[in-house]
Amino acid sequence: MSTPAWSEWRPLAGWTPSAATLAETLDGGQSFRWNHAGGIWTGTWAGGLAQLRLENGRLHWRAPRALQVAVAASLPRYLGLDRDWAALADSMPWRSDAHLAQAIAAFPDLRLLRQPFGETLLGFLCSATKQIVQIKQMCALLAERHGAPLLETGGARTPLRADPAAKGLAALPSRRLPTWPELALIPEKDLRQCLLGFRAKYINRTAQYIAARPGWLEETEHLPYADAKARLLELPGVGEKVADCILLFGAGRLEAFPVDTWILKSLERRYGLAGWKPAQVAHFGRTHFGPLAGLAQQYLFAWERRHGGR
DNA sequence: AGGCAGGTGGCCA
DNA sequence: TGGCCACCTGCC
Repeated sequence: MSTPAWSEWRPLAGWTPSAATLAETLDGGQSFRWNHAGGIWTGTWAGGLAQLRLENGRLHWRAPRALQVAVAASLPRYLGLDRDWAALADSMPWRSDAHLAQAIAAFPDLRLLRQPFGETLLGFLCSATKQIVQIKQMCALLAERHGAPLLETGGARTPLRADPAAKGLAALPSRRLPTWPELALIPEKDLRQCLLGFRAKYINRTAQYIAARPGWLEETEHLPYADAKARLLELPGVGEKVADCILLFGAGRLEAFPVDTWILKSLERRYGLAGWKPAQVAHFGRTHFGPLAGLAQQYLFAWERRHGGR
């Protein structure tokens, strides 16, 4: 077992989350590629690998030396440091909405990640009727078995390889998530081996769909919200909820308002929407919370998760 | 030990 | 358009 040579810890300006807000942002269901151990968060996206930690209330980061330059360039955008979140949060209708105000107060400076589009699609294709822990396992297995190495391999410096029999969460990630061209070459039965169950078929067919349409994924990412969503809905395994998650967490579209069981419960309880169907709740959310409905959703989601069952 | 889990697609009236 | 149900299987 070898550990990458890490760069020095460096302060990360522009975001000073509480421990709870940091955890909720990295491991609250937006991304499935972050893990926490000993006060350090380790995460990976595209070809990047980084660690984050809070020290005296300040956020610090480091990366394997071989990836330091690339991570320094991509981390700010990934964490949304290029947006004014204080102004965005202030623009939400919290002044007239005590529930929203309470959720914002509980997770001050919560962020929406700006993840790679294709990886977000993959992660949420895995998410149907699964809990976060299990989705993380699926992603870890997909990466370790089918993804390209994050670091140079060879000789004694071969990166830590997850034990195929292990859970796949404890070890440091050594490989990135497979890309869609790579996924198109993986037989469905091999995908099923990654704990995907019936989701393997969705991923396989989506990969075939994308492979048959060069440029389709890249174009979709940059289309206006409504057009991008309509295109995502063409993919097998992508419905209303998953499409909105992809656009919210993987394309920065803050108007996307995914309605899942948590939001259903939250709005039912807090806004008296008992008996409302998902499509009705989605309409309520978009009209009530406005163009930042997705951000409001994330605060309410975090709040509901913390207080689930009450 | 068995039911449940960040949904979606297909089929029926 | 609306309601039901199968789909996989590891975890709490």
